[in-house]
Amino acid sequence: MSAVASEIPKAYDPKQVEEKWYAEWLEKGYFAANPASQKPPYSIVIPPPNVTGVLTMGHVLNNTLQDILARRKRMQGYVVLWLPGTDHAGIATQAVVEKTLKKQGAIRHRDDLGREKFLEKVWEWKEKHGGIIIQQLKKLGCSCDWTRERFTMDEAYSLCVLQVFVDLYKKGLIYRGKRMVNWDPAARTALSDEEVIMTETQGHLWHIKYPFVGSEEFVVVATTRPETMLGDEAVAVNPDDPRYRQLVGKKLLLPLRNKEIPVIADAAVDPKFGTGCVKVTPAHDVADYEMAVRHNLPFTMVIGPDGKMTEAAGDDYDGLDRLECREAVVEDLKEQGLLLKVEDYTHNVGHSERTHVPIEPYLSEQWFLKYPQVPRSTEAVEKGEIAFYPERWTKTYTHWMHNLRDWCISRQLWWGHRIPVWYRGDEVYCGLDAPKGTGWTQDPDVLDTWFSSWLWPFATMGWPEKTGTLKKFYPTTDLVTGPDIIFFWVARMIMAGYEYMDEKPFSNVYFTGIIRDAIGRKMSKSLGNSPDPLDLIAKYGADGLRFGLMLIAPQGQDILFDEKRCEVGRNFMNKLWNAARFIQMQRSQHSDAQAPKHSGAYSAHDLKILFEMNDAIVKVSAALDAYKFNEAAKELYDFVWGDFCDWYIEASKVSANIAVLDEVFNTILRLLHPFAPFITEELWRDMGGGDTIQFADWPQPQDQARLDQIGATRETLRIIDTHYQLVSAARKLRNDENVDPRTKVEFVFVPKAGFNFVYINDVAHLMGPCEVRGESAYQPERPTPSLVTDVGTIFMVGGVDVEVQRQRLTKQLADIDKQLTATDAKLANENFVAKAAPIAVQRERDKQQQLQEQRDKVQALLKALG
RNA sequence: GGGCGUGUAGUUCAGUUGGCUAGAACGUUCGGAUCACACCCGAGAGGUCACAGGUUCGAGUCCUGUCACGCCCACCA
Repeated sequence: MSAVASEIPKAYDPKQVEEKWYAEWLEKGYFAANPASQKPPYSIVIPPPNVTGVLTMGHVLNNTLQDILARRKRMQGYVVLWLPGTDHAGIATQAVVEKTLKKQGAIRHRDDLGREKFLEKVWEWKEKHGGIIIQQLKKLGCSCDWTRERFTMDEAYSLCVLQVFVDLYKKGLIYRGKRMVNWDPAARTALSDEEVIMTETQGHLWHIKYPFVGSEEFVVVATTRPETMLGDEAVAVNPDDPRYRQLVGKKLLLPLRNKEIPVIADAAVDPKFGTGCVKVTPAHDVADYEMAVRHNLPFTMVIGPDGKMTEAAGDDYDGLDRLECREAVVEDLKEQGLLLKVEDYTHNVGHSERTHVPIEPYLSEQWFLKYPQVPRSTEAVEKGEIAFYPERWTKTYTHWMHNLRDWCISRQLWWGHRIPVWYRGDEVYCGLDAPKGTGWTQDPDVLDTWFSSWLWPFATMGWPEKTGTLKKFYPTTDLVTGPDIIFFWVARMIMAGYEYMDEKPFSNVYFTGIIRDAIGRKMSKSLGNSPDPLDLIAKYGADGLRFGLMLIAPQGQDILFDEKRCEVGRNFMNKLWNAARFIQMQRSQHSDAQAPKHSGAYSAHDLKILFEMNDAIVKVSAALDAYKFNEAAKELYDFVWGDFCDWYIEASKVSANIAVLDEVFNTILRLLHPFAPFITEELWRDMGGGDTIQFADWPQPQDQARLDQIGATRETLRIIDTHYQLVSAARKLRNDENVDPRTKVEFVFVPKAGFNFVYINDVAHLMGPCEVRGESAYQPERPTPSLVTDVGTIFMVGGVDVEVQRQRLTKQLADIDKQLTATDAKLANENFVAKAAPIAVQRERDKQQQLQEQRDKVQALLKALG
């Protein structure tokens, strides 16, 4: 072993290089984007992870994609801004801190501390534990401009949020109103429609008797929520329902409450469902609420904001949890003989996205936003001014945009941007600062977290000043995010962008797939099926993890993740590492190597690899331009492992062309750098690439003149490929005949007419220890192991196992016959010959001829076996 | 109820405007410590392209229908 090779470890060890290079990149400020740069801008804003978050596989996917885009653009000569940051995540963060404090025994409920003290604790927690994910992103190699890290509750950012609120209020788009909202009784706050997840739930349909006042008669109502009957104010029937029409206006005695309620007629009732009679609970059901408004019914609130029954539910039920109350009500109805039947019933129940408890429709005073810029935002995507990848998500987007409902933006939380509105008696003031004078109290609510994140693309860049960063980098170029937040975030950013920048926030949106486990389940903490990416980085290296993931990340398809994928990535990095070791060894043996200048100086292998390299550059570039990351990764993998290592390096072992090895390897490093930043940086420096690889030029396809000059024409390559075919055939013969790999054998090639194995000596050593010669007129004296290929026949002279030979040839004959039958049939079909494209017909004819020739040869060999 | 997506080797996936013997990786079988790499090298086996029709000289690919799985949207109690 040479001196140089022994200095480089045999296996790639990511730990030795990752930390070192990341520290240097930061120190040199390579990721910092200079708005004064003359280079064209490329920008991307990170989807800000929750400040409480830790890195998940979803983040790894998402941020690797962004890093690939950013790093490639730097190499292509853009000034790149990848703007990072975190989101204050109202409900999630408040819940985490409250839980922590409870666990420490510090409090039983946040009320114990009060608003100010509690918020102090949240900030404390944020400073101490928040933003772990930022450190983790660095481990992954993300090239964010950390000097511009933002947080949605930064002072400047908060000011943007309030300014936008005040502005929309003044425009009349934000208003306050008492409405039915989605209430989360666990978090005790209102939610937007988007934060409610409909889940199929096994429930029951209870049929309950409602007797008429002073009569034995009764009607039957069916309900899925018997506990709400305590707040019933009517029973409704369809006005056209002949069964009940005459009952309208009569009085019923509400069971358990002994309260008189009327029978009303409303067209919203579907006579075909249940019994055709609907109990009306104005304060606890959206449809009932609307009916109550139409019929002027009172709103009796029997369930409180904590999900417990109120005094209005009656002494028997006051204070019970809504689900306990359901059981109690059912029990009591049964006792009184009012429960007629119970059916199993599957229906959709809304659950809180955060706390997972069933949502309670709840009547309360809330703030709403009428969305701005709706037509313009819809059109931008429909007309492709903002392009979605994959394109099909535009349908989802436009469907939502065409069915917008006002956004409930107030939350009954403490952690968040407090609504900038003050009250004094009947007076209402909205402004950035508290109004002058005494007696004003500020609205206690905060804003929905998304009401701050929808401003992310410009509020992070110094808005409202349209200078510097904002001027250079807005609108951003690409956005990479999950389709699960297309409404929450993407759509709203588009509207905010047009409203406040008069310009789209981004040009392209790439929607990633969702990472699932090996059997297709969504990864989640509770299932415990989500590997910790940091463990994976420790085991396989950041580059290995990134590359392994990229290989299996098809555009817009969910990804079934298996740790095995990381092995593939790690192995590939190791392969690359060892290719470098090989080149180093060669260099130490040929220190005076010069790049050949004339065509004659290039071997067949050189021409082949240069041609394939050109192909790889074209394909990788095209794939990345189309956001087809997995295609790019696959192309690189095949080129490096297959073309470069398996063939070119093997060929170089006999005669190495250092200049070509260097050229190809240098190109590989540059193509691979966006995917695997660490190892490529390490090898780039090792191999004498100079300063950091990050700003090295993205490889360009060779111009045709150069390829022609050195002789890398299609025809040359075809000839070289025939030689590679022969190598494979020779290897197969050795394998079939069980020849020991160290035993020297003799091969004779009999080329088909028109072929000439000019490079035979260049490929001989790839066939194992052997003597080779080409001989057109060769006739074996006795049965000799042989194989008929497209380009000629190959004989392995020496001992032979007649049976093995017979089996091989018989199988080959069967294969040929199968194809020949198909081809013959096609050509015998008059329609095919008459109607198919002439080139297709010609192809079949050529194939037929070739197969027939091969068949004759195989048959002759079989006959010779006797 | 409406919309979208997916069914190809044991597994995960490629498969361009219809046209060479439907490819790859992992796994598997056989052989191998050869001086870049055993995280490796060489050679093989393995497929009724979910199903049924249709268009076409020709369908994994286009059309219609069916089945299965997944996701999104929708206030029938």
